[in-house]
Amino acid sequence: MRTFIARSDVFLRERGIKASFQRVKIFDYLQHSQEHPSVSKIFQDLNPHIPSLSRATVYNTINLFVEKKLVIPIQVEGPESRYDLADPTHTHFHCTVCARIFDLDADPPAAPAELRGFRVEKSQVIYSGVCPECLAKSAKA
Amino acid sequence: MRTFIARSDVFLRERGIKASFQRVKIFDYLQHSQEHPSVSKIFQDLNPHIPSLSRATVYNTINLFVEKKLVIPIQVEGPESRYDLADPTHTHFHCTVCARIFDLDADPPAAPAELRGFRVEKSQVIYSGVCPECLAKSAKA
DNA sequence: ATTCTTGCAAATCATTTGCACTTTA
DNA sequence: TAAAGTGCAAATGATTTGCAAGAAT
Repeated sequence: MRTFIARSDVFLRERGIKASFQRVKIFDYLQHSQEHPSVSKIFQDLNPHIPSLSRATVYNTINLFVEKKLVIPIQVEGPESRYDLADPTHTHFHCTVCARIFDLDADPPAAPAELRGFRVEKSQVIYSGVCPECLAKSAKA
Repeated sequence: MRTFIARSDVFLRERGIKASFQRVKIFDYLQHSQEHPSVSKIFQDLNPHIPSLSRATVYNTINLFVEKKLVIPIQVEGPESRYDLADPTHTHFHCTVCARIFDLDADPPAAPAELRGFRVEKSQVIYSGVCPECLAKSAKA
């Protein structure tokens, strides 16, 4: 369960990020999304509410959030990057049928002994396959 | 240590892949490369020896190899996909300074209990940070 | 001969950038 | 009001595609 941040504007300012209208909306969107959305998805969903919104702004904002470590890119197969609020305590499952990404509570693995001498900054674990719903659908067919 | 395949043409045919000159060269290149190369890198290195080679052929071939499960894409950050011969017994470390990808012997983690009900087809673990050589260089500076 | 592969060029798609305008602190 | 952010359109870069010519069985 994610801790919700009620005042995104304050949260952003505390991290040295100017809390523009667009940034707050994008941050709120990320907080409420279960989708681990791509930039296109974010744009598509917010554009109806913010008609002036530009794709470039979404890219700028996401890149800023990644740089400030509020957001992490999830490197799944497919043409677009997907994003999640930074939370190092979970790993992901990527359904290759419906393209959804699920959060798992499992802790990331400890760095193996072979990595002595390396500076390990982060780790990413992604399982992929087919989620239960897609399995059920394909069983019916 | 990877098991080398001396006769790539035979290996490919056994897997239902026509062993064209280009495909054999690309497969051999992957076998000898320690670089986990991108398509551009493969093209760049093979083009001097095969002047007629086309980028499209490299893309076609790599996509075919991925489809036939001879090769896996490694989802590291950055604009280009990187590739490795399929070998589920290792994980990777991505140096964010020199962009090299290192093979680790560590086994992939067992799927966590939360994934009961999912069909887990593969897992990918990528550590990232700075490799010892880049650390040494930055210490000097 | 038929089928598959190659290589070129054009097309597509994700992402970045330059710049005039607007907003935020 | 000064500094930073936005939005448009054009640019870039990776990847895919259509198609004519070439190679393999």
